[in-house]
Amino acid sequence: MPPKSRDRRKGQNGPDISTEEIIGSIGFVDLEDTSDSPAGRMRTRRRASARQPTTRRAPIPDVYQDMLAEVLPAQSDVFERLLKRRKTGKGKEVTSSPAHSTENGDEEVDAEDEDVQFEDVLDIPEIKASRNASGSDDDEPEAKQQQTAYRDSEGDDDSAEEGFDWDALQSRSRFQDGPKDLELTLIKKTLPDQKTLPSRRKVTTQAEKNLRLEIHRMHLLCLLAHVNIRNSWCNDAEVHAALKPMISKKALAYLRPKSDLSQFGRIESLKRGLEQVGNMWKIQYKITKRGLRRSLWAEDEEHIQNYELPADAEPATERSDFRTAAKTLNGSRDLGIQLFCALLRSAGVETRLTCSLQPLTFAGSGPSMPRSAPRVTKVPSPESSNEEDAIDLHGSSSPFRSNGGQGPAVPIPARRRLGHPHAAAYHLPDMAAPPRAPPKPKTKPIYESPYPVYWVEVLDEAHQKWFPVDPLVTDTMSKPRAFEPPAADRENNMSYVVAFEEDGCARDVTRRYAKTYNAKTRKNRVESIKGGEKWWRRTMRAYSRGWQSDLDQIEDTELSQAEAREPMPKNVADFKDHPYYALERHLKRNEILTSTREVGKVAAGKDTSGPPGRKKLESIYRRRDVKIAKSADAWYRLGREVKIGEQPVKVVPARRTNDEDIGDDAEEGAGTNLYTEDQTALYESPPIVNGRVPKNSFGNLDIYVPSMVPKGGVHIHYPEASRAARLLGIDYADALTGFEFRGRHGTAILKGIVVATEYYEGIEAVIQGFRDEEARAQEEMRTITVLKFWKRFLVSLRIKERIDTYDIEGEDPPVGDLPSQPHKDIPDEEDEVIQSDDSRYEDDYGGGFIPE
DNA sequence: ATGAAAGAAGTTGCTTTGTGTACG
DNA sequence: GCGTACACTTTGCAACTTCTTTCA
Repeated sequence: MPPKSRDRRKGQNGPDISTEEIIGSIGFVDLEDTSDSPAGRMRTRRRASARQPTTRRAPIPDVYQDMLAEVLPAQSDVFERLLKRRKTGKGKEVTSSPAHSTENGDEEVDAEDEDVQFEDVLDIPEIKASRNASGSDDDEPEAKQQQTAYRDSEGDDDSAEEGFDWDALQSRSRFQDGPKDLELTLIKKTLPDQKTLPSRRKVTTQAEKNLRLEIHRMHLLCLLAHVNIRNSWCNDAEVHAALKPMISKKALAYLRPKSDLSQFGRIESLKRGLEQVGNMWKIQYKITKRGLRRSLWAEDEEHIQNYELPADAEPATERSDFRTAAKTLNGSRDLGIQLFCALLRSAGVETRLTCSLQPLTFAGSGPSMPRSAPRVTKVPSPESSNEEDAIDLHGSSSPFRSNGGQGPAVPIPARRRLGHPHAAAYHLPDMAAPPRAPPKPKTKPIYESPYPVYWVEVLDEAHQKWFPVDPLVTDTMSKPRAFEPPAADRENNMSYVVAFEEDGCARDVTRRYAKTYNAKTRKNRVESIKGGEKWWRRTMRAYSRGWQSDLDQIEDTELSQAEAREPMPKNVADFKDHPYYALERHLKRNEILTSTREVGKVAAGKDTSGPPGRKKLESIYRRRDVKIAKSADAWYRLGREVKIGEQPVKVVPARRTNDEDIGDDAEEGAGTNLYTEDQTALYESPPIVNGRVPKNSFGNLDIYVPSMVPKGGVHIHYPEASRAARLLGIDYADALTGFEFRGRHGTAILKGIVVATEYYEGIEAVIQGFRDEEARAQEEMRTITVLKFWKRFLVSLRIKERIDTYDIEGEDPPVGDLPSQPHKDIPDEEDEVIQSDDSRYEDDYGGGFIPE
């Protein structure tokens, strides 16, 4: 297993530092320069880079030199590139010498003295530590482990003192449970640098990606179940009874337009009714709690360990709470919409509870929760935050205090730059905040996204269409475009919008609301992953009504049209993985355009040839014209053969298979020819004639796919088949089904044999014979084993019997406490005693039953 | 503010038919 | 000397992806 990037430092330190290289370097430094002074280290490093060029050329001056040389390039390399990267860092000039920076690495932490330049170097022990802790070096070569061990004994202490690295601490805390006593001190110091920290490149391993995908799916299922439950509550009779009286008679009349009205009249009436009810609801319902919001990944353990729901989060409710809320009319805006849905349903309006699910993303990119700040003060106690005495969100200690209260339309919490409002549950140490006027009670601006998570869809029966209604957040009706938050909204992200109908059926209506479904939204959905479409279809099937109603069909058409109306992306990036469009620049090595008919142009970058400032235009093609091309060899491995006379559709530079000499390579020049599937036909291997199986030069037969079995032949998969064929003297070929790549070489995987069809039964019979024989042998073995046990048992009984007859002075001889004959019921303890020493009676023919 | 380009670093995929030694 | 079992082998390159920085 190659060293996993998880444990490497990333981003700012960028260069390709393998742990072994680093540890090796340090090991070397320590070995040679025992003074261990920073200056000494530097000298060593310079020497290292100076020597670097010679390392490759010198054949073998002596072994030791060679070993050194191997270590040194990496070291100098690390250092050189480090400096290069640093230069581009945020305002941190590389001014001080490395030697200087190591000097101030001691326990006294001073933010001013902190030399970021050396962060990476100082990270080194951390890398090692985390690797050790995570056990990822299990399969490291021994030499490397030795170096690690050396480092452990020599330099761990001073490495800890060498400097302080927030990142390193993070990684340490993640991977090992060692002491973290320095953390609190450090955090204070590094707080001003918080902004630079999240920019560190984070890398997810494949396993982590898979895990994220799994969690994404699981989260989706949970959210669907959640909405499903809420939707069923919206049908609650008790809730209906509580809410229905709130609708005025007039509004009720509007909501139920008479069927003799014109199509237009009916929809107008419905809308007017909704408007009235919506206005009423807006006034009556109080938003006192926080609703659902976008889920973000926690970057560090701290978050998970210290996580607490914000004080104003809506507690998990039950149906009884829902009924109560229908009377008290306050709670989160989500609950408000759910009750609004119930209200409309109570009035007989066909209403869907619609939710924009906010699952954890599976994509590697995207915002995540910020690193947690230390918790110094306690969060406001929950009892202070009941509905009447709502938490003080304006107080100086409030995490929700906005920038002086005069921020933009969207109030940004003061600590916004520190990240997600989840972090708002954590209180920064109060850094000499000026005393403020006593907080005004009863004002509770909960910062939430200006876009809703829940809204309703109402059926326009006249047009057989669903339209969105949201009285609480956007205060809109029939404006589907008003619901999608911008990509920068950390609180709300639209990726799946699901609408639940009264009967519990749900439909995915994302395309009605997402403006760039294909270009952007889809990339956040499970459908963009292989097999994801099927998964989502299956998931939603659980909420389908089993058949397509007319209304469903109309809606499907509408959604497809909405998707089709989606304009072409305006930027190059959105064309990547677009389901309908493709750019030539994004074609993979083995992809080709079967038609060069362009469907548009996109401006991309500058046109260097034309006048300055003009954009270059790039052709857009249809995705369906993009085909996969493969080499003749690759097709052969799929059981296909390039048809005679076909010309390659593309030629790609050939890969160098092994270290051929350069000259040979240069004259070669030619690339690999690629063909599309249309240019190939099913491969037919030479038929079997007179029982003779054709073989390749290795004496076997390629059976990558079943269709490659030659005519007149059969592939027998049993592993004993070749032995059977040999026994029968039948001509056969081992079936090569693939390769296994272990180590340097691929090893052929042979599975079964290919023989002429007429021998199939014969081979089967012989194999059956083998199996019978095998079974018989096993049975015999078993019999022998059992008899052995019997023998041992009987011998033991005899011994016991004899011992029991011994007269012991002062004791009455035991009378008749032993069966004189072996008994069928074997006492357990006897058995144990005997088995405790297997070999003792092995060759004792003292009596009993001896097999054969 | 946004997106393109460039560059860097990390990941993925292709590779495609063993070898040496001990022991019976 | 031969056959068999078993331990050891655990690439390296290029394409591709992702992220950062810079610039317009």
